[in-house]
Amino acid sequence: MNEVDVKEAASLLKALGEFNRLSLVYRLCECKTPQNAMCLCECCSVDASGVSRHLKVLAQEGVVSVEQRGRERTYSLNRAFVASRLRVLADKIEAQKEEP
Amino acid sequence: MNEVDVKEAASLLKALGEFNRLSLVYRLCECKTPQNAMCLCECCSVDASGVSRHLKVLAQEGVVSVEQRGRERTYSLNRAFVASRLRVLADKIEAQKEEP
DNA sequence: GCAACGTTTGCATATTTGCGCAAATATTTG
DNA sequence: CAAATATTTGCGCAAATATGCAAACGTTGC
Repeated sequence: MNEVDVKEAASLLKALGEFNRLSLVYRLCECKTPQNAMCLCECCSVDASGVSRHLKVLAQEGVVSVEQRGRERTYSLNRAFVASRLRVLADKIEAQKEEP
Repeated sequence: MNEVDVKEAASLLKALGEFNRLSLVYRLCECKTPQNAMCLCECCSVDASGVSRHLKVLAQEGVVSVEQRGRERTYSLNRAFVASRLRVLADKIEAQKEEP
């Protein structure tokens, strides 16, 4: 198993594996339209700056996409990307290597 | 979305989202038979005590199972469990809530 | 230009986390 | 029982992380 792959997988999981960040993800999950940070603020017990930082982490990992809209930024969940990454992981973990 | 569910999901992801722990998981993934900690030591750059601690975290999250065998403990990956949890997550994230 | 709004960033802080080492524990084997 | 082997745990430390507050920044609208 490639070390770089493990590092990448780990950093995605780490990004998702923090309570407030995962709350943000789930919150975005329920939204049809992109949301701005103020609105997302409500779902987790962190102030605006904290949300900003969390969203930055999620964006760096490709979990969310950002779009500038006037003076606000709207965030949307990259559903397909995240789901696919998790499924690839699931497949890998489920697979048993054959060694006779 | 239930707060407890989010907490549980986050703690599983956090357990997996650390490089050396994920390395251990991948290592176990390649093994047909349960492995002891000394053997698993080789796959990550941590000493025995570190591996012990990492395996404890993984066991607490149900990622691995432990079995006492004489003076050693053998660890095996709960493939189905982990894969299923990841897929449930993937499904949730992919699903879009309908709100007309 | 200026005030309002949404967001980001610098700073300080508290907490968590990963780590190695050495000692303790448990179990087998001579 | 003593030595060897495998694992866990206490301790201390360094690095990472999450957080709030206040200030800075960028954009809109008067």
